Amino acid sequence: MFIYYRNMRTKDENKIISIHNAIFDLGIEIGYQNLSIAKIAKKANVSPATVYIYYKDKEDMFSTLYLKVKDIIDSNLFQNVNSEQPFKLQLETILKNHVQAIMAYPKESVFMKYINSNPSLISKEAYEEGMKKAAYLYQLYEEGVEKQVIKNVSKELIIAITFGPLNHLLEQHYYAQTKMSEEEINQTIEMSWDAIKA
Amino acid sequence: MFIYYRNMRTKDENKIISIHNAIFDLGIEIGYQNLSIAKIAKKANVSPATVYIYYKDKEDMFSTLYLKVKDIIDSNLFQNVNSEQPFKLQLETILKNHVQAIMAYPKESVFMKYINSNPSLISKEAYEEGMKKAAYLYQLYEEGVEKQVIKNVSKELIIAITFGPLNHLLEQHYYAQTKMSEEEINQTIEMSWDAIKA
Amino acid sequence: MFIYYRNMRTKDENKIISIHNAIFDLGIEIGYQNLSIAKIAKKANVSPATVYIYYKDKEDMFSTLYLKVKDIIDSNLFQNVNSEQPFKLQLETILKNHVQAIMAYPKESVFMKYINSNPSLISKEAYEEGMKKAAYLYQLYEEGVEKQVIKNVSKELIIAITFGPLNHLLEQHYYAQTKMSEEEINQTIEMSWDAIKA
Amino acid sequence: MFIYYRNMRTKDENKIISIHNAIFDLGIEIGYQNLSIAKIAKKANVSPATVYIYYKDKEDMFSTLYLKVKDIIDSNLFQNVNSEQPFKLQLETILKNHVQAIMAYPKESVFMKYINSNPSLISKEAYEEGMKKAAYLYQLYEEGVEKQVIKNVSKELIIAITFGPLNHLLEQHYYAQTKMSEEEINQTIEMSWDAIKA
DNA sequence: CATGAATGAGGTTTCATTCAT
DNA sequence: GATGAATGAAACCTCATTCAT
Repeated sequence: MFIYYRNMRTKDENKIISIHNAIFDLGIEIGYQNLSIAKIAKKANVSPATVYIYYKDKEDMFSTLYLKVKDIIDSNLFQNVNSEQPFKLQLETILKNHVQAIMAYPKESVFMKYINSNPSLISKEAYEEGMKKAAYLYQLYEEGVEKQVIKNVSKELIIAITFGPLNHLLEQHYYAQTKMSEEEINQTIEMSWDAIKA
Repeated sequence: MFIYYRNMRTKDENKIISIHNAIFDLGIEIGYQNLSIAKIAKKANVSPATVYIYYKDKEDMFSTLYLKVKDIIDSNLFQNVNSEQPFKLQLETILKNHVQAIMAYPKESVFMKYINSNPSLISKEAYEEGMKKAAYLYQLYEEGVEKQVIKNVSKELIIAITFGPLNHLLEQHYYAQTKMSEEEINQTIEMSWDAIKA
Repeated sequence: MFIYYRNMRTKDENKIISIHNAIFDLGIEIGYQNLSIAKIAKKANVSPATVYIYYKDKEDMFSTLYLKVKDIIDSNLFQNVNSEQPFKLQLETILKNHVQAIMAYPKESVFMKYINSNPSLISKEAYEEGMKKAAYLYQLYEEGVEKQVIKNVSKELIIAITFGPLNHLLEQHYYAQTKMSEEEINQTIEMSWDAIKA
Repeated sequence: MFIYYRNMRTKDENKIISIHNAIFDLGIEIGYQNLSIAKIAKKANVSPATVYIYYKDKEDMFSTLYLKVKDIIDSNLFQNVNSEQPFKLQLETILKNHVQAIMAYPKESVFMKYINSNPSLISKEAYEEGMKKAAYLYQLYEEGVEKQVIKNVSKELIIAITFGPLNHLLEQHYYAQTKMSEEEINQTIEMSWDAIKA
């Protein structure tokens, strides 16, 4: 009566994790366009109906997973970064943290990229929530502009030119099943820096 | 018997154009994820069966249209560019031609971008064929590297850092229904140049 | 080229009639609550998808069929009725025409009654359109009230007290598989008349 | 161990009442066609599984509730009625009691009417049990016929012509959220009486 | 007693594609 | 070439019910 031999939470988590992994793996195997609840459920060894216990619908499923993935990938984005450091060092650290995370969670990254390219698959709320993760980045860039360390251009442009090329290369390496070298990373970051520095 | 002396090709072309426009418009209206042959046919005022006269299947339809769009958008990419000009001028002209084309064919660009993000929607052959359009670019970059005008990094990286940020901004402007200013364009190109110049 | 050995219209009508009959028969066999598109299609020997060629959705299917049934059953409602006749004769004729129709189309009547009891199954428009069929009835009642031939009560009440009991009995006879006798009909009509006459 | 000394029956009753109210309210809110155990349970703040503690299945749930509702609504049907009174007075009192009950229990009445229109939702036994509530009515009508106070027609017809119009109007008033006036009630009863009196 | 989790079966609807004309 | 009709397969989702705790 007082002892739960198996507790319900555990069961939940297992099923949820199964579903998440099924999405990551199937998405890569057959293409995210071709995912369906039935296929995901089958891969996860649960009934399609079970999916609807955890998620209201497909959009909710993708939204929730998207935020979870963003959390994972962005969780260490600002590790070893503090506002006392010079701008360039901060940026470098952030970008390297990002590369680290993408390489540590390749499947999750592919999923994230797919959603980023097809944002209509998740709810507006989730999308906006996801944007918030980078709040400090915006602040950092603003300061950089103010202090005339970097060029006075829109934050979007700066993000595009700092994260864009790195992500592009990371993706290519993922599909080629090769590993991005330290040198390549440094080179790319250096280029981004050259692009934005005042 | 009723014989149409009017050129049959004409009729064909009209139907094809209807179908293409239906795809562009519907893709934007209801999202490319939600396109179906039936919806496209309805919007184009043709029968679903008619679509299969022109295309073997959905993949063939997207593939063909993708190549057509790439042709349109890339057709003037090298206008006013010749190999005698200094590298930077050539690059500038190419990027400006690109911006011009994207702004001249916004709907086509959205479609192209959607396919680029979801390449499994078209055939491998079509995808690779599409890549060839930029052959001269590769050559130009190689020369630039050789002559030590630009940094010695992979072509992919250079493409990512030159076209990437521009495309990103162009897309944002499209959805915001605003127009990218001459200044913004120049600024972005300048940044790309700063990034890659030796 | 000019001769259609089998024309499409025919095919259509056959399928539609199959579907309608499937609804009438299945509704009685397994209960209208338990109808599903799949079951209806199976009974009609068509694919579920075929149903959606003829009807937008389930509601549209029921709405269309409801109006068709109302048309059939009400088509002769005013046969042999003309405004010169005394009120009571007109009413009598109308009610007898109604009884005739219900007995001639028992399955259709059961369907109509089911929809009347569950109007949320059809569209508002169809429901209102169905109400119009009885327009002359309202006019007749109004005249009857004006000329003080019948009591000055609401039209709804008069309809309820004239058609209600007849319908009730007709239904009972249908389920008992008995036939309402001439005498019973006359008796019931006489009672309704006693109820409403001034 | 934790023993609840508080009467278990109490807890039960609360849950049952919650379930019943959930049915009444949801039936009106979303339509009785669209009720499901899950929705009812949610509205009642109980688990779907709990419903199956109290009822064998959905049919049993509806059957039980139907009989309960019939009990409530018919409980005072014969209040102030005794067999010594003249027939018309008895009938009048019964009908007024009925109107009273319907107006006092509008939600329950809607449920009852829904089941009456769709009797296949409850068990045969429950339906027949429900019919018995009006036993005295049958007896009264029989006596009325015998004593030649009312016309010699079937009991069903008499019930249809006495209760039918009243119920029809009561329903209309319920959906129009208006209140049936004393006068309207009397008028309607008078009409019924005119219909059946010998 | 009470429950949240779980599910097979089945609901409505749309899909890409083919058929018959 | 062109079409509306037709369909098996599959999409998303909900159902009534049972299981494990």
